[in-house]
Amino acid sequence: MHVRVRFFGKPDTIVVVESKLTKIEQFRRIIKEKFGVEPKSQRLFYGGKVLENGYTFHDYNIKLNDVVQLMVKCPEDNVQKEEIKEELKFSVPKESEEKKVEYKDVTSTLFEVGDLVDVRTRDEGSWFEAKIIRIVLDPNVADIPRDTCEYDKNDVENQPPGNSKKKGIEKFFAKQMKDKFKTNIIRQEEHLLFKVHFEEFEDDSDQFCKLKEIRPRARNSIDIKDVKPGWMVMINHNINKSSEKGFWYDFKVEEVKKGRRGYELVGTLYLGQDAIPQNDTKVPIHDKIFAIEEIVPLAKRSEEYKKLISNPPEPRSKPLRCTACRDDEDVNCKECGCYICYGKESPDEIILCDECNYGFHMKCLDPPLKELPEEDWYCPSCKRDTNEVVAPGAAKQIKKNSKSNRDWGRGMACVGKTRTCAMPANHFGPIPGIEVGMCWRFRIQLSESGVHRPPVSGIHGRDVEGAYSIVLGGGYEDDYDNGYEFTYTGSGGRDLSGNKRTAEQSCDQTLTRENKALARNCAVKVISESGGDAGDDWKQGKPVRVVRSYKMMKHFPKYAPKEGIRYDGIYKVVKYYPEKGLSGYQVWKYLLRRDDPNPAPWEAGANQYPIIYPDGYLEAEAEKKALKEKSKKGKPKKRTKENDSSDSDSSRPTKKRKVKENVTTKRTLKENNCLKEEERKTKKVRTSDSESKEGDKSASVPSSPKIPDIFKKAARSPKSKENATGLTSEELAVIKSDSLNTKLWNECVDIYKEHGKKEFIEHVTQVFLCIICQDVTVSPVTTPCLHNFCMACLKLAFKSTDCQQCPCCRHNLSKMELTPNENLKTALRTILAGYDAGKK
DNA sequence: GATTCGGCGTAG
DNA sequence: CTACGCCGAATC
Repeated sequence: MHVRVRFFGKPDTIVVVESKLTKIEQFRRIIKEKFGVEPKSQRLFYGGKVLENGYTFHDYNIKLNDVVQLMVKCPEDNVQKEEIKEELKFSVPKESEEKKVEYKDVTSTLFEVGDLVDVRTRDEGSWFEAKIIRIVLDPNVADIPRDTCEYDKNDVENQPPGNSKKKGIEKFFAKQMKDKFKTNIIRQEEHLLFKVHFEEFEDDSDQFCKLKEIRPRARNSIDIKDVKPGWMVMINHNINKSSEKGFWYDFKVEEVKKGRRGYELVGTLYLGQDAIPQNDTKVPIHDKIFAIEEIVPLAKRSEEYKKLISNPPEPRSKPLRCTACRDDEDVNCKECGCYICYGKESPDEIILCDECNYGFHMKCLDPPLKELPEEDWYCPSCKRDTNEVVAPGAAKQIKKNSKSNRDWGRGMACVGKTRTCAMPANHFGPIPGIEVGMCWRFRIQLSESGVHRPPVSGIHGRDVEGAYSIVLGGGYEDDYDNGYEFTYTGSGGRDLSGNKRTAEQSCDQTLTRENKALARNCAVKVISESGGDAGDDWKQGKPVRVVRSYKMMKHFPKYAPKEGIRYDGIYKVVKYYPEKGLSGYQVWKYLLRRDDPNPAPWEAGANQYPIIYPDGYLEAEAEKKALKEKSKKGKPKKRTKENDSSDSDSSRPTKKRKVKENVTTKRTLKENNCLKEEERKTKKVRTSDSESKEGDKSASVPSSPKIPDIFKKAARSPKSKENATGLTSEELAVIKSDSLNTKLWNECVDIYKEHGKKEFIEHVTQVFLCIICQDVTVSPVTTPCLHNFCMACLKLAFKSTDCQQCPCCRHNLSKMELTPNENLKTALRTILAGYDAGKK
C-alpha cells in the first residue's frame, strides 16, 4: 500500500510500503532513501501520535493515502538535550558532583521562586504541574552579560520618576531605551534556568527548565459549551488511546462536535518539546478544558493576582497507571499488583522483573526472596539458565510464532476503505452519481463508492429485507450470462475453514443469510425453501445493483469488462430455485433480468468511462516498478559477492546497499477526497460522448500514426546497437528515463518482442496520443494519474471546464505543476525519429 | 464471531 | 502459468 508523507512545504510525496504490517523502522529506511533524513533524526507523526519503532502501520491504524508528517530532529536540539541531561545528572543531590557546575542564583522579572507553573515535558510535550524552587543562570550560555542581576532588580514599568515627563527627543529616546531594555530583559530571561519541582513525583525528579518550557499554572477551566473555534486551550488527551485519560496538551480548536457520547474537539494538537502541530486531531472530551495563562511579570502583579496564585488550584487528573483495574486500590490486579497473588498490599515488597516489568511479592516467590537483589532481577518465566547463554549474534531463535514469517496482506484488498459512501448501507437501487458503465480497479473502491459494499462477498444483503448488490465474478462455471439476463449462484456450501476464499462445493447451500436476502428481492409473496417465481410481475421485485468483474473474462468474456469491475445497472430477481450443482451438492440459483433505463455498457449508446484507480495508486505502482528495476540491477552483483565472501558482507549489510536516487517520482498530487467524493455524487462524469467514442474508434481501428514534424528532424544515432529486446540501447535508455510511463512503455516493448517494430511504433503512437486532440503530443504532460496530454490541450481543458481535473479520470490536478514530461518528449522523439529514418 | 466470487506471493 | 492459502477488510 502507499501513504503520503508531508515534509515541510513540499507537496505530499507518495511512499510505498509493503503492507500494513510494515514496521516503523522499515518505513524510516524508505524515508531515508526518499528524503535523505537519517532514521535517527526522523520524527514521524500520524493522527496526533508519534510513530515509534517496533510498531506497525496496522498498530497506528494508518490507512491508504493517509498523511504522515515527517519532521527532522534538529541536531542542535539533541546537543542541548544532552547538555540538559548532564545538568540533570549534576542536579541530583550528589554533593561532590554538584560542585562541578556552579549555579549562580539570580532573580527573574517574570517568575519568582514559589510560583506554581506548568512545565512542558521534553518528550511528548505535555504540561505537568510543578513549582519553581530555584532560579539560576544557565551555565551553558557563554556570553552572559555581567550585569544580569542589575537588570533583574530593575523593572520595566518602574522607570525613575521624571522619565515620562521628558519632552520631545528625550522622550523618544527614553522609549527607545525602554524597548531596548525590554528586549534585553527577555534575552536575559532566556539565559535563565528555572529549577522546578514536580508535585506528583519524587524529589529527585527536579529539573532545570528554560523559560519557554514553563508558564503559569493553568487555573481557569472553560465550559465546553463556551469553547469557540480558533481558541488555543489546554486539553487532556491520551495519544495512545483517546478514550482514556491522558496528559495535558496545547490544542487549537477548529471544530466543536457534539456526538452521542459527548463532545469532541477537532483541531491541532501540539506535541513534543517543539510543539509540533498535529492537524485534524480528534479529541473526545472527558475532562476539563483549561485556558492558557499569560505570564504576568512580577512588577505587574496586583495584590489580587498574588492572592489568587498563592492559592493552588485543584490537581489535574492524570492518566490511569493501570487500565486493567483502573487504579482501584481495593481490586486485586495482576497487571499492577503481584503477578502471583494479584495483591497490592505492602508495595515495598513487590519486586519488579527487569524483563517483563511485572511485580512479584518477594514472599510469593518460590523460594521466597529474602532481600532485594542488588543487580537485575528476572521473574521465574523470564529467567534464563545461565548455561544456555549463547554467544551474541549466534543466538538461536527460540520461539517462532506459529504464524508464518511472511508479510501477508499486501494487496489492495487489505488496505481498507479510505472513504465511505454517505448513502445508507441498506439502500436499494442506484447510488446517486454512479452511472451505468463506471468502472473501478479494486473491489474496495466499489465499497467506498457504495455500489457494492462487502470487500469480498459477492452478495450484499440482509436476510430480513433483501440484497442490494451483487458481483458477477465468474466463480461458478454453471452460471450463464447473456448480458440482459443471467443466472447467479448463491454463496456457502463450501468449507472455507483455514480462512480460504475458494474451495470445492462440499455441502448443500442453505437459503439463509445472503442467499435468503437475494431471494427476498424476488416479487413473490413468501420466501420458500422450494423456490419461487415472480412470473410476469418480475419488475415488481426489489432492485439489485449488478457489477461485472474482469474475472468473468475467463468463462463469460462477452459481457465482461476487460479490466476492473463495472457497474452495469439495475437488475431484478425473476426467480430463485435450488439446483444440484456440478459438484452434486445443492446450490441456490437466481435468475436476474435487467431493468434499467440506461443503455447497458455494451450497447451502442452507452457512455464509456475510464477505469478509476485509487488515489495515488498508479503513482505508487510506477514507484514500485522503478524500485524493482533498481533492485534487479543491484542484486546479481551483490549475490555473487556474497557467495564469495559472505562473512565480510554480513558484518555490514547496510553499507553494501548503495541505491542512488536517480528516479524521483515526487508528484504534486494532493488528495481532496471529500471534494472528489462530493463531486462524484453530484456531478455527471464529464467525459464527453464524442471524446470517448473517438478514443474507442481509434483504439479498435488503428489509423496510421500521425507523426509531428518535430520528431522527424532528429536522426537516429548510427552507433546505437540493437540488443536482445530488438530496441537499440539508446532507445531503451530514453524509454527507461520516462519512469512515469513505465507501464505503457513496457506494453510497447512487449509488442516489439512479439510482433516486431512496425507494430511497436503503431502501439507507441496509439498509447501516447494526447487523449484530447488524438495526436501524438508535441509537448507532453504526464499527470499524477498517469494520463498524457498536450500541454496546450490540457491548459485549454482546464480553462473550458473551469476546474483543474484530469479530463480522462477527473483526478484533482489543482496542485499539479504544469510542466512538460521532458523524458517522454525525448523518448518519443528518439523512437519516432528513428522509425522515420529507418523507413527512408 | 462468522462469513465472504480480494489481492498477492509462492509452490507446484 | 495455475492453484493454493494467508492476510485484512467490511458486513451481518
